[in-house]
Amino acid sequence: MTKQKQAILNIIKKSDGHMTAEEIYMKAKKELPSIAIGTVYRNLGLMTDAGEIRRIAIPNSPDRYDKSTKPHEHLVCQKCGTVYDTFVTGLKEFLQQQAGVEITGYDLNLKFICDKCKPKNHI
Amino acid sequence: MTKQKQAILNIIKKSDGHMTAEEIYMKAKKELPSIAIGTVYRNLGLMTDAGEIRRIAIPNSPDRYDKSTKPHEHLVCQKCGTVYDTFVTGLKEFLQQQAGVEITGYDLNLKFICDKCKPKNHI
DNA sequence: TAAAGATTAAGAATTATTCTTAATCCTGAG
DNA sequence: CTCAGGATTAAGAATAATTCTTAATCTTTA
Repeated sequence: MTKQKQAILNIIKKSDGHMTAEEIYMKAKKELPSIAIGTVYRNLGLMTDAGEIRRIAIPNSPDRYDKSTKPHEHLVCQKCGTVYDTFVTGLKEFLQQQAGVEITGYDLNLKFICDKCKPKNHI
Repeated sequence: MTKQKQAILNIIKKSDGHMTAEEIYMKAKKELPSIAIGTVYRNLGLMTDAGEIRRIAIPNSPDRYDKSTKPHEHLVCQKCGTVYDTFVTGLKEFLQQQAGVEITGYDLNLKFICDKCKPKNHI
């Protein structure tokens, strides 16, 4: 556990949970000005492989890093791109029943429009 | 419909369905040697936005381009990375019931080990 | 039939990620 | 102790993935 890795992990754990590598880098720089973006990517990869954090791939968007590795799903706002957590119970079983092969896991992104982006009714 | 776009679309439609931009570029070059990789990406983006094809994001893997835009799910082999189509019926309804917000769509990647990669029992 | 505007491809530029190498950190023999 | 040898790591270089810019091509219509 180097100070670079510690800083990166702290930033993720204190975050809302779905930062990009670039955002993490910017924050880490305040603490360790000499840290390199490559170090951030390398540690994110290592931590992902080790199961300490989770990587989320979203079309048209850089990968996000999730502070929680508990199984859960994501809501992705189609307007602003913000990622929210959500929990769909019984999904693993539902999917396993229909898949016809043994499922070792899954990634699910639900598309929606978040409240901030929903057009408001002006009186 | 330029000859570049035509070539790209033909390659995708004739493919197994989940090529990377790089793979598409390599094939397109045989037909149009002067085509640029940027042109491939630009047209893939346009076609995706137009709903002619579908973009698939997978962690640790470049985006894939799916020849089918019909709603369906993907099986991703955790060993070789190959992407297969699958159909989970009733999933939209299942998800909508539990999500608590209006779902406009979703991307689901099921993780598994494909037959080619499954360890065989040698006698 | 050719000028004006729209569209597009090529290649340049940028962004995202991985690789290389020199530096740091252990470990244990002397 | 202490320093050589090996393991690990960070920084920065390199590469891969994607987007942007600009000059060229295509349309339209006057």
